[in-house]
Amino acid sequence: MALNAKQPFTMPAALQEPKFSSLHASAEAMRRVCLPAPQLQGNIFGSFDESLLARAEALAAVDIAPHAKGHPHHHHHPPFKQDSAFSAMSGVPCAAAARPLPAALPHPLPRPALDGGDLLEHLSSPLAVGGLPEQLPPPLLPPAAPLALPVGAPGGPPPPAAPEAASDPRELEAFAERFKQRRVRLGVTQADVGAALAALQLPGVGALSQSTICRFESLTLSHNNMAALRPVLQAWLDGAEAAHRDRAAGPDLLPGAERKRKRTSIAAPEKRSLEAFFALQPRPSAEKIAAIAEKLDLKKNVVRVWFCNQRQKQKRMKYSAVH
DNA sequence: ATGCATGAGTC
DNA sequence: ACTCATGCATA
Repeated sequence: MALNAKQPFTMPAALQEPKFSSLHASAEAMRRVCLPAPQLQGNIFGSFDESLLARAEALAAVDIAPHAKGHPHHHHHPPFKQDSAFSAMSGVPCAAAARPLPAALPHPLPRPALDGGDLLEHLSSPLAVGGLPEQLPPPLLPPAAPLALPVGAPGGPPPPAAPEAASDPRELEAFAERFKQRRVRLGVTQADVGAALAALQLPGVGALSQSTICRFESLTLSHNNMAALRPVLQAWLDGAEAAHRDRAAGPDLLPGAERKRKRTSIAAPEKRSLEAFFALQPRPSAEKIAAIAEKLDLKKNVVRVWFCNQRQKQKRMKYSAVH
């Protein structure tokens, strides 16, 4: 039990500026306010639920018609090493919407980037009235943009001077790339970085997983998450490069081996259906989730979590159009 | 690199 | 019961 004293990573004091914390709070509040109307659907067409399910299933069905014989088997994967040398692999298939700057003002929501684009194209029936839940008008940036962007200094990548620049998506992207590059140069893996973070003993900062480091480098984290992690990773990088110059250090790394959690895998056909449902209704009620779960023969909780993760995916950083 | 999951904080 | 930050397990 003393193997890893993992703390839930509370942001360091320096990062807990009201700016961020209040954003978290208000972001949700605002989202709620902006939401059209939770369940104003099921009344017009009576048994809307079934229509929805049927519709989504139909959509999912046409998708597979061509050749797939209901064989949820996948295979053919390129060999993959977790080593830093292989981190160059960059897929990121899912488009996502970037969050507008949190610092300036509580922006409304990101435009959901459609994952199942094709599916939506078929949706012009009146049944789609429930759609566009998170849709909202692009309010753009605040009229007053006193942002002095000193970052354009000729000579090279300027370190973040103003806090405004710290949360600039472009800055974050640039940093992420530099970070990865330098990390690789140091011959350190993503997992190593995560573990090394604990050794820095920054207040409130424990170790991070390979997953998180990977996601940081590939910008597949929320904007806020990226902004919060940046200073921490910067700190590690500084230390690591310093230690590299006068190589004298050699601490860290204590692996622990304990297995348990099992990861349920949702088969391709079911996944297609879920995606179809999601396109129609990203936020199904508990009842609908139950119905979907039954139709697909999945555990209700699995379906619920799937929808949560799907929504979270949409909110990840990664380029969108606001640049 | 990414899919499914957990847990804290909210509402 | 949701969002958000994270992580284990696995393709």
